[in-house]
Amino acid sequence: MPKLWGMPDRPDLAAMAAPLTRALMAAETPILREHGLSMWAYAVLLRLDERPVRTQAALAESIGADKTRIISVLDELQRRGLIERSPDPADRRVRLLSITPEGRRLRDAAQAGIRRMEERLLSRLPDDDKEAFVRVLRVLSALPSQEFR
Amino acid sequence: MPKLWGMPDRPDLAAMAAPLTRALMAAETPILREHGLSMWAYAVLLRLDERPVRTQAALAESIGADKTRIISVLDELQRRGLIERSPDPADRRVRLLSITPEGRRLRDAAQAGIRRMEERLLSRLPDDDKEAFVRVLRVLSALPSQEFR
DNA sequence: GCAGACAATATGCACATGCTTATTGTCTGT
DNA sequence: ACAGACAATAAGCATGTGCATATTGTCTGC
Repeated sequence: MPKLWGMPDRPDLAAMAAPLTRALMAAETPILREHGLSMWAYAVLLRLDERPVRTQAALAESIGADKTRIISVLDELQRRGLIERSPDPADRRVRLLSITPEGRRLRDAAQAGIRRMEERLLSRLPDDDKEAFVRVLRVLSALPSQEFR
Repeated sequence: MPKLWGMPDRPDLAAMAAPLTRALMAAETPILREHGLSMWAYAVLLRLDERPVRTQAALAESIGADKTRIISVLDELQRRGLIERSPDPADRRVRLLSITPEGRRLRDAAQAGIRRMEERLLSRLPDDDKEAFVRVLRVLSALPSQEFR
């Protein structure tokens, strides 16, 4: 009696998404290393490239990092002139965070390398599937976690 | 000069896949806990449900686990009668691993709960997108990691 | 029969992560 | 001016993971 009684014939989503994520991150890591970036540092540059952020806690939150552990990443990025971290004149407790032109250049270079890898990967798919996949991935990855229940 | 020069207008795949994976695993965890299963224990049951496995190292490998750390998971599953671990009569170094009927029942119950959560999630998508997404996810997650370069 | 290979197991190190607590400087409401 | 809140920072703890090593029992080729 092989699974005729309602078991959907596919692996669990997490059982597929997890190895894919692992493989993607493993493929990104060496590309980022060529640019001297850790995964977290890259995540920070990506986030700041969208728009400046007003507090480090907000930045950490928005990239899913720990606000205490991200400090050394910011120290390093600032030291290399890739981000700016200036005290808010209106509230000297908070640090205004923004990417520098140099940081933007590095981010672009790293992302271009990653895109080449990704497009090579996606090129094996039919165009329709590729587009649907990216579209759905965008939607699902942006859902707040309360929606997963 | 805002990104008119070829930068694809979407987040990196890993930047979408990682939060999705996290959210899916976070949603699975409480469901598995109701059945007294850890993520690794569930992965073992899933894998053994396909077909028996001849060595523990092969099992660990095939679910992406560490062969030394999986031992206690197998101990526990065996203790609960969910898997069988018998010495291979032909080579007493190796343990033949298989799921028991009891293990299959538990696996089915857990997976049914997970499927309900997943279908609730996917039900917000157009049918075409949903199918394409699952199809692509299957293909990409099954690719050997050498293909990611 | 013995050396070398191999499976399962135990153990330890290094490292990253999530979480908590404490300190310091700064702001805000009263 | 002062108490309480808050941001950044440092430091600690428990956990989990990848990686390496060592031991024991067993097999295989010579």
